[in-house]
Amino acid sequence: MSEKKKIYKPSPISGFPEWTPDVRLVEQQWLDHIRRVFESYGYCNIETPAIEALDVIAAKGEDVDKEIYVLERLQADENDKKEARLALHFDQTVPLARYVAQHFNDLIFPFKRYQMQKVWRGERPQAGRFREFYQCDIDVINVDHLPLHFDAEMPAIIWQILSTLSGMKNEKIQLRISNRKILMGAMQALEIKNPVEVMRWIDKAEKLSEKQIFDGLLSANVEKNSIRPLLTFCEKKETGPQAGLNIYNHINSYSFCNDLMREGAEELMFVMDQLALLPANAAVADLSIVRGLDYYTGTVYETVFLDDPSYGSICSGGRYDDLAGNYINKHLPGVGISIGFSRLFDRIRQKGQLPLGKHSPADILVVMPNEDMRGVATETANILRQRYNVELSHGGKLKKQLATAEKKGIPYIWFPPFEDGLPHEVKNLATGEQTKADPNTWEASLRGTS
RNA sequence: GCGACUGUAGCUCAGCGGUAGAGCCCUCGGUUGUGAUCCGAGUUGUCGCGGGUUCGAACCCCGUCAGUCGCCCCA
Repeated sequence: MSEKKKIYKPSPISGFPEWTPDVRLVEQQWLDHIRRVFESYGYCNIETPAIEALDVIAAKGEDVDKEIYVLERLQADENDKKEARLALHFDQTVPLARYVAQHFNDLIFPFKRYQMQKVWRGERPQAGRFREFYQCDIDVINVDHLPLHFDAEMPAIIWQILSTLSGMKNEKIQLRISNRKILMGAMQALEIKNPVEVMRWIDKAEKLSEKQIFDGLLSANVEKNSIRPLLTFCEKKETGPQAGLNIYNHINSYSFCNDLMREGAEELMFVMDQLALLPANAAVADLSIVRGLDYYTGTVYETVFLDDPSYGSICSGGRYDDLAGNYINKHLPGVGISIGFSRLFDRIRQKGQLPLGKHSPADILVVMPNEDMRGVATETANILRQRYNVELSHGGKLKKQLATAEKKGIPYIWFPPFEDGLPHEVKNLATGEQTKADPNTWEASLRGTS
């Protein structure tokens, strides 16, 4: 009877973030905000299962294999071996490809969809790097041909979201844009035979010293005479209203400029021209942007905090020529971008910039002086609930009830009449002001509190 | 998967060989129907886990697990 209970001390699992209610409240507001902007552009939502057949996920490439979580029952029986192996999805692009292939005949093209779900990656967690995190993806897929203006719509949507999220007001972010055709063309012109390895080094240009990059490219067997031209070529960055034309001219001025490079340059110019209305430095044409994943074939995007680019990209994506070629015999080009929601959110949280304070979605706490009044209080709460989020107090001393509202950040206390014939009263906790009010008609001045 | 560092109360940490501490948080109280301030009282720990050295270990040694930060890779 008095035997000591075994306690399993709770501890967080690294890389799997969870928040207290006040933080979660803001996280949900962020997700709602992103959803609203996506929908304001006419994109529809889909949700795919957390898992896919392992074969589907692993089709992406060897490099990601080691990060994939597979799913199995603790006690599998022999029949399980007949089932396909399952794995938690690693991103939302691969599930999208499968989804589009599977529902091809029921979708309306260009298919414009957004998707906000958790994804899982078996990485070593670090600041801004999780093993379970939200991604907010938005993509357009079309059959055979996808107009280029979608490549410009993606960063425009992203800019609108990032510049209006709560807590982001003082953050300087930058969308960096390039087009893979440019670098691919340049590597062709310079007769570089292992483009993937070379792109990796170019991608690291910001983190490493010039010498490190030089040596890296040398070890990647790039012709010594080609390294310097390649690096100076990639260093080019252009922002502002003339960015498109300037970057085009830069590329075109090179003696080794070929058709593929020119094609990429024209596309990049088009995208930059469409973004000319954004504030200075919001978007930059940056030839060092290549992205790690190998399925991108045209426009590529990356987004960083200008004061801390090494934190990593908080929003990346690009154009791919053929999304679902592995699953269906159709040519389906697409372009898409993904907000690394958790990385972005956690950064703002760590910097203490989230508008925290509320631990409850309630606008009003209806209190009661004693249990005899619970009936009246319940009735009052129900009336107010038609227009507000209302918590009915659990009772106890009035003093405690007020303190509860204070702690939970509920802005208003509602006092039902304590005796027949007396009026209702409502108290604004921030100002301390208490006034008579009618629950049917009272208007809260909630602006700015949520 | 590799390397460096760190594990003491819910949180931030002090203690570094001799009875386990502080601040914050939390709980209760400061009369009858009103929070934030103030005052008073109180609770909170296998000192990550296992072994070793020692009369004695939170402290020293070994191992292990977990976490943080770099690398790889990426949102």
